[in-house]
Amino acid sequence: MKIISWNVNSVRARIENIKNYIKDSAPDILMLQEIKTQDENFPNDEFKNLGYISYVFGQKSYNGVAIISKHELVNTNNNFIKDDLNQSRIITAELKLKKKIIQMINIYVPNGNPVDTEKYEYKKNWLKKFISNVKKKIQKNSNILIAGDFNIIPEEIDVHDFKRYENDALGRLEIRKKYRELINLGFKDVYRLKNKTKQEYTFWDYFAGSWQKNYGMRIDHFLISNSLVENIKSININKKPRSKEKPSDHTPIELEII
DNA sequence: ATGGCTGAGCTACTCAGA
Repeated sequence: MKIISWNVNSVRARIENIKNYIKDSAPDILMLQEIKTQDENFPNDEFKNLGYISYVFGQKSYNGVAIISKHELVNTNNNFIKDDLNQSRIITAELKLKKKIIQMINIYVPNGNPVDTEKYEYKKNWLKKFISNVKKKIQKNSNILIAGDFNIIPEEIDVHDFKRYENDALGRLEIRKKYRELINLGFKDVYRLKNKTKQEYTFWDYFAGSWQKNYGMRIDHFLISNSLVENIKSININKKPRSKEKPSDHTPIELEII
């Protein structure tokens, strides 16, 4: 079972890239972020033609998340947290894997810059509520998979130049502590679990040849509850889509579970 | 290098991203 997470930076601007990616990689489930469109303009038919069902929580212009699946998912929901600004940032669904029911949570965490503004407060409050609700959820179902664009650089190794980000909303200790707090509820950062010292990124700025110079950061993550660690087969950051024409600034992260 | 691209909405320019 191949599950991928990808911030596509507009599903409509990126539809050809996404279709090519699906044909190459044949995922079972895609968790998309920043689809930047409302539900009625989501390209359902494009995915349907490739054999996928779309579950969408859209928003005009900004944000928006979706889960695209080869197989029908149950209990899809857009209300995992109450968002202070009513932004579309979480979609959840349940997945059956053998005898386990896995709660899948697809998130697009607020960016939070600039710091010392209401945007940063929004990110902090958002994360606080998210952690609180995950804590409640894990008591009911211990099998949880959280994927998405966390907008958090977990450790110094996860960015090309940490100095530039240590007071940024993505790299601040206060925010990285929230990530640890979440993990301490009983999760593993799957990429870091399988790659103890490897330095790879999931995002590269569009500016000034960041991609060519590999000035990137690892901010897209798969967290898996400890009860599911035995089901991990592989984790991979697929850099190919970032090298294509008209790319998203993020590249997909791919998890295989058995 | 705190914005030098990119996308949406709209149709000139702002807002947002990280």
